[in-house]
Amino acid sequence: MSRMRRSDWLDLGLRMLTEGGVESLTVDALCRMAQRTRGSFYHHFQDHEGFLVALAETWRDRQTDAVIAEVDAGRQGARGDLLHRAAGAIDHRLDVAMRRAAGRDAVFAAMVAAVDARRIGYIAKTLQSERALDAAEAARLADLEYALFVGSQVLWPDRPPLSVLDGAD
Amino acid sequence: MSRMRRSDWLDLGLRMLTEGGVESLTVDALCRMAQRTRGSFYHHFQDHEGFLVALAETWRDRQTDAVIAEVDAGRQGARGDLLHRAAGAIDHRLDVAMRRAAGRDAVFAAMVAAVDARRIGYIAKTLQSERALDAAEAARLADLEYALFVGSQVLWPDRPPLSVLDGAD
DNA sequence: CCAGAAACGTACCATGCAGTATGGTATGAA
DNA sequence: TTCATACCATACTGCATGGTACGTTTCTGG
Repeated sequence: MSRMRRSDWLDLGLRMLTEGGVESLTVDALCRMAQRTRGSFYHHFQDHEGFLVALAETWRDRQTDAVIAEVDAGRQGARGDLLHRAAGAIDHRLDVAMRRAAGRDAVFAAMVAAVDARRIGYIAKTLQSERALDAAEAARLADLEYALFVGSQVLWPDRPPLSVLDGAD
Repeated sequence: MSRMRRSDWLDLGLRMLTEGGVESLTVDALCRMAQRTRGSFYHHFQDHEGFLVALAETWRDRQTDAVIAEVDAGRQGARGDLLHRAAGAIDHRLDVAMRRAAGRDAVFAAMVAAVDARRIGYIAKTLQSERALDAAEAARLADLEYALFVGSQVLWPDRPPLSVLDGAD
């Protein structure tokens, strides 16, 4: 790579996070992988924590906000299927790595909590609008479905997650 | 505490693991909490890794082996309920912390994988024997139930885990 | 009471980490 | 071409951590 930009560092960070966990994201290791030195890293990010924050935001943008925007763009009535398909296309290993990082860093914890709330809320909203469910039922079913999703990610990150909503079940 | 024994160090370790995660288990921090010095720690454990291994074994003994033994001691036909009750009595925060540690250390990863397999296998066996299910159906349902259990632990460690088996659902 | 073992304290070392200071090089706009 | 800016290299500092060596205290059985 000729010259690194901020986004290049973040792409690299997400890849390394997925494979080696948050503790593999040392400045040294990142620089080794990028074939750059510390001067470059600290040019793009104020400090190590700032890098992690940017990483968490990138994750939220790609694996939650973008997914929801995409499903919302689909036509009414098909969003349940769309959401199911989109959820299967998520990088589960990255989700799991972020969740693990949340146990270590308060910034990550806040981000994961926000993402979980957003996802559960969106599932509930979709259920309520596409099936004949009141808010409380939709919320309960969304909790169930999302807990199953998270458990599947953690236990079998390489398989499509289990579901209680899908017709196949 | 007058004098520390190996088991005292392990109890302390599990408590600290639950609250602060595996990265809080530095030798220094452990000694600070125990109000002992490094000489004591290294008297009881060969090295830091050895301590972690012993910790993982203790976790397996208490939160899996003991539970299964207890349920097995119950009378046939009531084991489904017993298991459900026992699963609710588990320390979920500790489970989550162990699972998080698994992403960092190969020894923990192997232990968690073994525990997951053991638990799922036992759930499946119980389902097969207490309900009219063939092996494949029991296995599928056990996967579903355990994924839901794990997801609930991760998302809401302070609440009783969700279940698709319980009558209340 | 005494010897040996178990438990513990103290002082050290090596390593890996985040972070900084400072100077150098490439790139694009005027 | 020139100059400001973005990008990058090198060489350091300070700190936390795991680990070791060796001596000291406390407990326990004979």
